[in-house]
Amino acid sequence: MQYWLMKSEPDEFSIDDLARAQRSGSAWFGVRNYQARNFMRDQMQIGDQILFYHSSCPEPGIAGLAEVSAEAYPDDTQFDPKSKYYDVKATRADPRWFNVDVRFIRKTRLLGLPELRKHKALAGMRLLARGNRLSITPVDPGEWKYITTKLLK
DNA sequence: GCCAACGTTGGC
DNA sequence: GCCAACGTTGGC
Repeated sequence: MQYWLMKSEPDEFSIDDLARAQRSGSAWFGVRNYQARNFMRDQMQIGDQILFYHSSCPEPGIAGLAEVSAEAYPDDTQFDPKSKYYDVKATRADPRWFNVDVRFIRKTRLLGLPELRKHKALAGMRLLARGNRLSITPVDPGEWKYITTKLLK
């Protein structure tokens, strides 16, 4: 079992949207970065735990907890010419993009970036690294424990 | 294979 | 809106 941090713009898809979604989970579609795709396709397993992060918004930070509810399968939006995630080079026979399904666990208080940066135990988080833009990053078990038991109790 | 140009992310 | 950082593209 692994831990992850997944970013979403709340204007696009927030923790509240996830909470309202069907119990089986929501497709994490739209990832168009190879590293993030590979994490989903090659490493994520059902039951993996997720820090749900709100990005590109007035208060960026961790907003809730979620879990992987389906392993990776081809991202439907890559085949849809009307989607902004359409990819001309992707075919059903040879899909380029994949997504997992993610299921709501609970909302948390907003654990903002400035607060995260205050904790030495979290200094190694990929999220906090300079210039990090990856929308999906692995989280250390120790970091997960620190965040969920100490900060989000 | 190099690398400049361009596009995107995302905090501020 | 600005801009730093990074990824992708495409000419050579």
